[in-house]
Amino acid sequence: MLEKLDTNKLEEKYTKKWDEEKTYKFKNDPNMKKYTIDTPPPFTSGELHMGHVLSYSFFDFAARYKRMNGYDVYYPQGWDTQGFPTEVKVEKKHGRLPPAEFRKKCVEWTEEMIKRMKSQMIEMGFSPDWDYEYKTMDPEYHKKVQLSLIRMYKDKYVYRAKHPVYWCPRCMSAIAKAETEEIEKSGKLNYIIFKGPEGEDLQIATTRPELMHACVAVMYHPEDKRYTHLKGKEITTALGKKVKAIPDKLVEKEFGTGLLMVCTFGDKDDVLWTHRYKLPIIEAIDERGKLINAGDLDGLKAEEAREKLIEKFKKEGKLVKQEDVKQAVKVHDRCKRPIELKSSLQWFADIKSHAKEIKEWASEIKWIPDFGIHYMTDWIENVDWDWVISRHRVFGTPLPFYVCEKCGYSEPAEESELPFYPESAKTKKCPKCKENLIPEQTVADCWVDSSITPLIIAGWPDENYKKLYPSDLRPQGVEIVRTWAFYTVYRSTVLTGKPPFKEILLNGNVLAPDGRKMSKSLGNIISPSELKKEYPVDSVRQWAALSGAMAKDRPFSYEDIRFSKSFINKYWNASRFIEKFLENYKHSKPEKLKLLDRWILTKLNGTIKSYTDSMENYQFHSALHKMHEFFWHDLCDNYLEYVKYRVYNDTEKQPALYSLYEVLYNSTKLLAPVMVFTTEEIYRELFHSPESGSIHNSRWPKPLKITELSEDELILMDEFNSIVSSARQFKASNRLSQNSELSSMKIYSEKEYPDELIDELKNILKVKIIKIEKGEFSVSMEI
RNA sequence: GAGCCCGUAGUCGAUCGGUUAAGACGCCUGUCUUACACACAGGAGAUACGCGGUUCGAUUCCGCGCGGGCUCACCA
Repeated sequence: MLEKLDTNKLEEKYTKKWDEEKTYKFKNDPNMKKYTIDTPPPFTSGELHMGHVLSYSFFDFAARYKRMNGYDVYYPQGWDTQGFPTEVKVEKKHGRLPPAEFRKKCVEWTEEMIKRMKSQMIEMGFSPDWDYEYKTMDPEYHKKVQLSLIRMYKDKYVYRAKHPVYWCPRCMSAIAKAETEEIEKSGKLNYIIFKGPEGEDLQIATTRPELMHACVAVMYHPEDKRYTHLKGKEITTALGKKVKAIPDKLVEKEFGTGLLMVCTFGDKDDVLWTHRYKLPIIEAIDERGKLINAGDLDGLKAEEAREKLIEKFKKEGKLVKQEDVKQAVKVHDRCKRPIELKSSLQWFADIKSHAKEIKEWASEIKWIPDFGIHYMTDWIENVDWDWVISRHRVFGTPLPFYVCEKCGYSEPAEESELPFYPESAKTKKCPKCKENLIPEQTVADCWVDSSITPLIIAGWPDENYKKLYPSDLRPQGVEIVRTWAFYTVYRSTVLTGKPPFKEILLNGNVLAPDGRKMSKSLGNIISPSELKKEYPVDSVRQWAALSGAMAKDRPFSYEDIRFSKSFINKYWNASRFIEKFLENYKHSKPEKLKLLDRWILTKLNGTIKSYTDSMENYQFHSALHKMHEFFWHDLCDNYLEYVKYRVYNDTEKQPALYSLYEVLYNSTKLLAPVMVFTTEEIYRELFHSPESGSIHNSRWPKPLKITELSEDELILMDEFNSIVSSARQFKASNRLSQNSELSSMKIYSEKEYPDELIDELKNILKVKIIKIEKGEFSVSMEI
């Protein structure tokens, strides 16, 4: 017997049971068709947020749906563990430690975070097979990442070179373009006097005067009449240095004075011009962001130097004016500090010369929604440089190479040396200059780790990996298309010759209810654990399904989650009601179904069809909508009321019970992927048979083999329903209870009413006499 | 500046050319009618951002404008 609904109890009970019964086990059965999900390994922050819940719910729905459709679902869960934020946390707690010890502390800390997140995932009813859990910090994982890099090195995808890179002075590491963010900052545009060839004043405009010591040219637009006479002439900077004036179309005439200074590493254009015009390279800033080659300004931070210099120019009368400007400053996405461009010896992965192929590989994948691919192609088209894969950090996968510091020679570690750790690496001689080779000290960008997840989960490099590769589904957030999706498509295809997944499902961010980003500073964060205190997990999961707008940010909606909770209640109570009558019921198809029975079963069939269709296309939102409509309104508001007189009074009870059974049984199954706990309880309590086990391993419903209502009959039923509605309305407006009797009813209709339906109306509405006449549809009645 | 999404009742959102434009939340009026008051029965509330065009017919397709969002590039 179903008891009063206690969702907490159900959640506890079944979480345990599913674990014991290994309900979500990947069978690895060669005879079964496979469905592989390349799940996102979350960064191990220790806290599951609403974005996780949304995204993870989506593929949990898919996994459960596929399982019920007879697939052997391979749904592993991994953890993206290494990286800067962990180092910061551990450093805060333990201070600076020698690398090996520090790494150990990072691992300990991460294990703790994983424990927390894992239990939150289990609470949410997610159904991975935990036997296939992976962590990017495991030596086994390191080994595979390193192997992938060695292979890419041998195939000339990975190389070491000196090249300008984005550099974070705070983190003292190179970072990739994808890790940069822009924030708007207000700054000053300074107009400073340089001297022309005749000693005349020339004003340049700059926001970064502190880089002037590295000024190597002055630029203007080739059609700017004010300056064309300067072509090739020597200009003297405010610091007294002589540089050439060069025209270039990239210069904006309208900005500032139309004249600017080039400082090698000021910004991307500076780097471009330096290369284009083969200008001398002057390092202006060191890895800590402090000035070098700047005489008495050496060692100062950029901001300090800027102030000093402006002061100096003011005194000398070389500062004409300062204008307030809004500028976009590139910052490191993890630490939010402004970044610099720096020429540096780093490891790169060649993406620039493969942009076209990567685009083709991406187009072989089905993007859901289809416009999602734009995020990727737009990004590829704007790639300027190759991907910097080396990071000057500790908690990461060591790059498996040896380098000669003297001549620049490099070679990969042997495959037998893997996993490779620099502190335990071999001693080797440089074959070129006989110096000692030193093991590479940098680690890989975290995206190097995570960009081979489809290979890792499939068991690569073991040849058997082909059985599980490519993955069927890659679910992920739209904000990491340019990183995770991009790098995965690139690396995995390079390594295997095949794009890494067949379909990619994109989800957006969860915003605060007010439409703004959730953030600590705004205090508008909604956490899953808080939500869970007030709402059943099944309603949180329904919220996720209802937020289904793919690849779009959506505010969190309390309305949706409250509605979901009400629906669970409705579903539960309807089940209890039906259970009462099924007590001594033997399930078998009656010879004759009544019209109303066929009506609800026809509706059921329609729901099964459209629900299945929506699930096939990951349209959880519309699937659930149709279900709500059917279950709440067709079933509860109408059909249940229609059959009450039959089940209470034992008149033509069997067909009604048969219909109720089928409707509830099949609805329960349809709802199972989303409402995992409540459906399990109802399934086991009402429909369980020993061999069937969990609903989550039961078969997905198919439309029943019944004589469905014809189009005409369905239209007739619509009219029937509106007659009922009129009667209810009539009773309500006459302050009568709904089960009060009516003496007579007159219906005008263009349709033929079978006697059966007239009798139904009499019984359902308690009307003594009903008259039907031909005419435009209308209903009238008397008390 | 470029590309992409989008603009439907107070709010959120269906309707992928065709009768009176779903549904939810909120609001109003009744009802504790033996599953459910987290409910039921009803009600009010939308000239579908604007203007053109295609069409027998447009909320739905196209163009322009206005207004939002996202991504990228943003200028020293």
